[in-house]
Amino acid sequence: MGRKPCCSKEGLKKGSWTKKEDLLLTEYIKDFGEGTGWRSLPKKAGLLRCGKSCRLRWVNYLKPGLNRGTFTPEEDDLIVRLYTLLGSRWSLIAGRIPGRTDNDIKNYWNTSLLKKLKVQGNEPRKHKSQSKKRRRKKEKSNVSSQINQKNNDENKTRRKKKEKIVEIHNIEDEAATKIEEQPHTQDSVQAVLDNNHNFTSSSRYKDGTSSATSTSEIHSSSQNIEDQNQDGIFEKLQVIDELLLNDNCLFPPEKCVEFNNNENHMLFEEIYEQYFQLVYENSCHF
DNA sequence: AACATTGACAACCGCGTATTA
DNA sequence: GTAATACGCGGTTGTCAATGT
Repeated sequence: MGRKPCCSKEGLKKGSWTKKEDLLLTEYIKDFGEGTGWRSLPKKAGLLRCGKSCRLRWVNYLKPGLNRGTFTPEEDDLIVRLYTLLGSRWSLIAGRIPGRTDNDIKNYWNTSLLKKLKVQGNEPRKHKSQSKKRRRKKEKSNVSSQINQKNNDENKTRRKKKEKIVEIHNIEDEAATKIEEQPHTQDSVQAVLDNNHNFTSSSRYKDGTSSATSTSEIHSSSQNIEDQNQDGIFEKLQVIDELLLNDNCLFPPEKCVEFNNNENHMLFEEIYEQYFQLVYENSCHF
């Protein structure tokens, strides 16, 4: 028995959404919220669509607060920097640009920005393609037991990695103590936290939702805030880049040895991503 | 005017992951 | 521990308007 499709394909509409469908979806979510389960939503809302399709339409098009205007130079710059840092983690990138969706940014990157950068000779370094990575790992099989066997194996691996993360945090604490003796580096670390605070607190609502205001609009509200935020974003990224992508980073030499083989280097990359996410998440609570 | 090409964006697909039973 | 299920993400494809020939 294979895995069931996310929803039955029979009798479901595909292709562009009509105004009527948009209205049905919007009204339903307005009344009952997003958290009622996408799978059951279409039926309840009276839509002949797959739940996935509804989610996509809502998230990328109908959700209030989306900025559908043209990308500003500030946004361009931020996208490039985040891409350089994170690769094609579009959702992560989108999470840092108020009002923009991952699909938006992905499309913009693939159709405009990349070409623009190539012309300028500023093409960012390429990251490993996730799909290729996936494909390498992939073993074509429809047998759910095999899929889950793999999933469970991976869950075990993840648990081990989480334990490793705890270990890394301990190393970080240790390293932080060491850099207290190095004023410049310490300032840089503080800048990461401070600037992260500046940026996110000005671009997000208290409930954690994205602000409807575009980056340029936010910046035009106050020159001081603009300078602070703009500098903050770029400095933060630069600092994190230096601290974590650099081979010698924060970790003491004896610990760096642990990251010398490929497996551990991959692990380090993952930890780094989670670290970045953690910094971001924590910054929203200020 | 007719057709071809290009660009922008919406939407789909398949997979990985988290959660639940 | 295992299997089933739902969600979210990234890559890819489809569609349509604008532009060029």
